[in-house]
Amino acid sequence: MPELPEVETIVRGLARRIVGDTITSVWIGSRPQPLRSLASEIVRTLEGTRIQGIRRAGKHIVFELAINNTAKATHSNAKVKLPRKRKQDALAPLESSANAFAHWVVHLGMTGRLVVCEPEAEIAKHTHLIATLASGRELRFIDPRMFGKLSVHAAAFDPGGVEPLDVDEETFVNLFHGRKTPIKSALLNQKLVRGVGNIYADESLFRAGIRPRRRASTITRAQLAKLYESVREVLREAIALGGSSISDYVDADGEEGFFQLQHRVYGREGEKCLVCKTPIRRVVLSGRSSHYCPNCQK
DNA sequence: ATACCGACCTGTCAGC
DNA sequence: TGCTGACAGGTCGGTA
Repeated sequence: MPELPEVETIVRGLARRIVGDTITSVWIGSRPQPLRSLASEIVRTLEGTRIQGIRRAGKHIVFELAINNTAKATHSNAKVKLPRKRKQDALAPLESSANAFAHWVVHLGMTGRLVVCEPEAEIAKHTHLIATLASGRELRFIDPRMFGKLSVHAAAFDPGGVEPLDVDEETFVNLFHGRKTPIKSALLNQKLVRGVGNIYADESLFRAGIRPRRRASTITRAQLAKLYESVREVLREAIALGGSSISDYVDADGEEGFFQLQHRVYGREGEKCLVCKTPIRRVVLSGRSSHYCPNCQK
């Protein structure tokens, strides 16, 4: 579901609402699919920490948690608990340092949502984690398809790839040098550029006038420079509009984004190109729908 | 290395 | 109304 602009919108919403709050207890559901760390480890890491910051790394949401001994919950309503001995052993290295931080990383997959709500709010189907906050509110992770991922890390989290909005043109252009893969596949490769997904790849390629199937190695430097600008322009515009809402995607405040109104090719198969009136074509490229104008894109 | 495919899951919607 | 199949914003692992 969410690509970079949606995740950025969600992160800003969350940061505004819960930075500075403390996680007092954590409940985790019985479905293990979204968990990339042990449930017990997630509970143990989150409980008692203060949310120092929330940032985005590609499509990942990273919670920076300050470990605060005095606020450590004396008990929790978590379903999963570790034996006392192991719990103490595992905590020792983190608590021994003066400024201990942990990182909670959330990837929303296709249908994941993070919502902040009052505890009496109805618990949605497919709720996999509930973090109770010292302010009295709850942070909940909901994900019907369970493609989302939750993990905790003691060290700084680095998903690889470059941030398209931070990288310079030279570095961006060089990422594609000599690659025979279709340019769209390269754009979707999170180890190269992080944060670009199916919608924004199609929209960026349209603005740059490049067909999704073009081999990256056959694209001129000038065209790649154009693509660099297109990717950044599309992402910035989408962030400014709060992301693309298709079906049920909403940000942390429950507000919809509006970038879907700006889509020029995505989801417009058969409709006229806004530039030249040629019908937009849809093809399947490595299993993903790809939309382009056969006249404007070469 | 790279490309293609199915798998992972549930929900929705169009068509019959 | 209800069934079936296609499709969905993301990744991962296997295979050729």
